[in-house]
Amino acid sequence: MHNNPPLERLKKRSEFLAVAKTGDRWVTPAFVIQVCRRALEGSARYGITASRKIGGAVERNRAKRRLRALIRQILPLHACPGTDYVLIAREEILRRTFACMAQELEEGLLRLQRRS
RNA sequence: GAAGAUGGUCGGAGAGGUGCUGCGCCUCGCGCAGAGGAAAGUCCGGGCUCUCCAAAGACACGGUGCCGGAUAACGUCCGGCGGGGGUGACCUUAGGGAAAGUGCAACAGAAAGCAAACCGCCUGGAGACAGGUAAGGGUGAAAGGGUGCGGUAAGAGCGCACCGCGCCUUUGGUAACAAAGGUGGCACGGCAAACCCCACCGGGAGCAAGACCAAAUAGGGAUGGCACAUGACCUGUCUUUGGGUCGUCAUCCGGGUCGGUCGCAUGAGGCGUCAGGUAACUGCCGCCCCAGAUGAAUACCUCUCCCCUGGCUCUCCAGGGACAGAACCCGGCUUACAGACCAUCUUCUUUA
RNA sequence: GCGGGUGUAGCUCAGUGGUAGAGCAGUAGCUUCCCAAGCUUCAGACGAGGGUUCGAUUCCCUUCACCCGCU
Repeated sequence: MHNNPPLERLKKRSEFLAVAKTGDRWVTPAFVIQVCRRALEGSARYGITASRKIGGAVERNRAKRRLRALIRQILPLHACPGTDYVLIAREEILRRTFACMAQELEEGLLRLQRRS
């Protein structure tokens, strides 16, 4: 297991675009993971996207909250230092069970790590 | 018991674990608080801030429009009046002005606004036609009062009764208006969510308003030192000659970007008793402090109960929990909404 | 958060209160050996709800969707 790097957040649109353009991705029914190695050292960063495709303000906020809960549980165990993670919500995120999504996130992170 | 009408309340409840945001401290770990009735749409009205402008008024433009009241204000609310609907409880209503002016009314119809006369009716006449008339027919959304009796050549408010309408007076009412009496003898048709007239209201923008702090880089200004050699530009009429600017270094100043702080939650605040008022609402007193994020917190998981749907419907199992998420703050309006509850009232039926 | 605008046929647009129109596209027919072009014919629409009016695409209110601007 890694030593846990400190977690920061992505905030600017340009940072999201950089991850989407240069990064690797993994798709599950509930969300999409995008990963981009920024540097060898330093803190890991994460960002969350929930577009209007999900629904209104209530549904989008709920999707973001569920993604944040997942990240708090899973990401510190598998994050690499100097790496940016972006999670994009899909419509299934409002119906899928939490345990199921946690397993999918873990599997996706491991596969992306192995790929790079 | 059934069918309704109106007003109001709620908008799943509880426990445990792990987290997020703010506040408070015995200051690094605890405690407390943490979405709504619409937080929504942004359709109105305010507070607050900047800006324009002597004040005020006029014009333009926009809005409102029965009467009285409530309110900080409103296009909101309350009470009443008039019109329309319903057996009723009750609902609904942009409801000022058409003898200030302009305009519109397709098609049909003789005629759509100065009234006139197509088929008719009556009189005269052999007839053509002339005169009288508007009862009847037909068109239209709308045709110059309606019904009845009298009257007449036929008819006609021509006369009368009732109704409608206009005007006048009286009474009631703060008023809108209503009632009664008299009078006129039917004129003054409709549309102002057509232009318009009248009365009243409104300067504009909006917390991403606005204020403050302020890094790196670039550039600006001031002062002083150095260089004042060549050159360029500006200026004084040409030349001579003179003045200023363009360089570099140091210090200081102001503007300002990223970023940060304030604005920012004690307020036309909420709850309760009492009093005034039909009510909207207001007043006295007491108690309470009740979200404050900024790529934007208010969550995730588990269990019990409640409700709904489906399944061998006793147990039990599975799925689900309306509309919807604060962003400066209030008062309204409008729109969305599973379901539950309370109060008052109406009509019908049954029983006593 | 705030301000502004637009919804008419499958597409692009006209239409200031009484008939909903034009071009392209579509259907059917004629023409041609066949296709294209041409000619003739037909069908198809006022974003939704309410109000004013005799009558609404048009006037008024509410609502929905889309677009643009400030930041």
